[in-house]
Amino acid sequence: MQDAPNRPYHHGDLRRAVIETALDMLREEKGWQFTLREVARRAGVSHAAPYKHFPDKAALLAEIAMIGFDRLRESLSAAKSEAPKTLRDEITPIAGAYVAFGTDNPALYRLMFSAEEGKAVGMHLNERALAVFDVLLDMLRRGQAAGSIRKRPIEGQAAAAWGLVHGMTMLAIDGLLVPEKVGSAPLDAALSTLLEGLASPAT
Amino acid sequence: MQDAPNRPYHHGDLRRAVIETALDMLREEKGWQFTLREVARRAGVSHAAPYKHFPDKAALLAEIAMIGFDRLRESLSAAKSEAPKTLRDEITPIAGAYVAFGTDNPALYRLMFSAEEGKAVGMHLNERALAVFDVLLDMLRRGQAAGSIRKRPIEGQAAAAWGLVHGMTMLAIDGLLVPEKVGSAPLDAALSTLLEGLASPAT
DNA sequence: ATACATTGTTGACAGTGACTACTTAAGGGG
DNA sequence: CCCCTTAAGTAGTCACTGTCAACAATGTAT
Repeated sequence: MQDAPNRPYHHGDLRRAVIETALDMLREEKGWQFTLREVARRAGVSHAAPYKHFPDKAALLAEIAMIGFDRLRESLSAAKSEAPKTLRDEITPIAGAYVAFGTDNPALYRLMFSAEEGKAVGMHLNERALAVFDVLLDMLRRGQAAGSIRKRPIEGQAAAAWGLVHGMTMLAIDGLLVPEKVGSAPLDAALSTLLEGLASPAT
Repeated sequence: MQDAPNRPYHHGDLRRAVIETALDMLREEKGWQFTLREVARRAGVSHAAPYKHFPDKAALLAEIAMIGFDRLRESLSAAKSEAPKTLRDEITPIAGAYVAFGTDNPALYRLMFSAEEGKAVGMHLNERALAVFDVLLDMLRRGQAAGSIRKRPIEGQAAAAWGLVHGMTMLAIDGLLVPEKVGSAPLDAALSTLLEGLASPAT
């Protein structure tokens, strides 16, 4: 991210550089106290330069959160297996990818779900979040079409799945899934329970 | 919370007053940007007075989070029905109380799960959180003893239940459970799925 | 009563987000 | 070639925050 030695007066692509720097910072510190001035400092520009590209701090955070949701969605899509034999084979990798994304990027994941939902920008953010939800929804819809999932309204079952992986991710980030309380592989165990709940009784 | 007109120099019970005021503020604003100075202001005391009772802001927040966990545990205990006929009758009110606590006190609930887990005080905090978990654990243990819950390691199933209600609570707080995406009663639907997963196959 | 410990107050400091006025670089038309 | 417009960055200000040190008021033990 360091520029050429004689950096021109105009950065050229400061907007992207600011976002990149912010993402780096999010990746490093898990506690994400994120000062706009330090972003500017690390990007090598003055503390007011980002204001030429973002109206305020919240706008930058919202942008980053959106990028986070996009990446999460990509992770999930990439984790889809092509020819799943069982429902478990289909769901496990996606759920694993979801939780892994959260535990690998704890500060980013926290940020994604801590933006104010009242603001207008929150609408766009929610769009991205619901796009992630759509991946789950599609998966379950296919499973239901194939007969491996209960014939119940799919939205409710998807909500259960999302709630479960979201909750497990948050608990993992907070270090609350301690083995002596919750078993050695809580995610696997929780997934087993979820799978039983989703699977159609005939199976 | 207003004192007698000629308030004495020494407040008398400032520690409790500060906590009470902070809880009030948490209840009001959902965005919880929580300034120590405003707590002092609203408690009618100078801006540095709280430092005689708390080493720093984080300590106050940790204390409040612990109180939050205690109250959550009490809510769950109070929601236990005495003679549940079915597993559903046992689980539904507790899960409902859990989510209701979160949506009724969004700022407090967020705070409870956003404390740094690395600190020493985090240990005590986790203790309280795991005490909440114990309520769920006990409930499922009773269900398993009665035969209505699958004979699987109980910790994993409790993790699933906790993850699910925690996740649903967070999503609800963030306004992500929009009806057109997720159905009209996502919690009920998710609980149904969870119940199928917990229930022993014989039933 | 006098010394001490506790509790609260005042004032200061560095750091922050937000904003404004100023300066510099780059490009285009005549 | 020069001037002018405009985007990009800079410096400096303002109100506010968390924290700390010095000081004042109160209660308590000797």
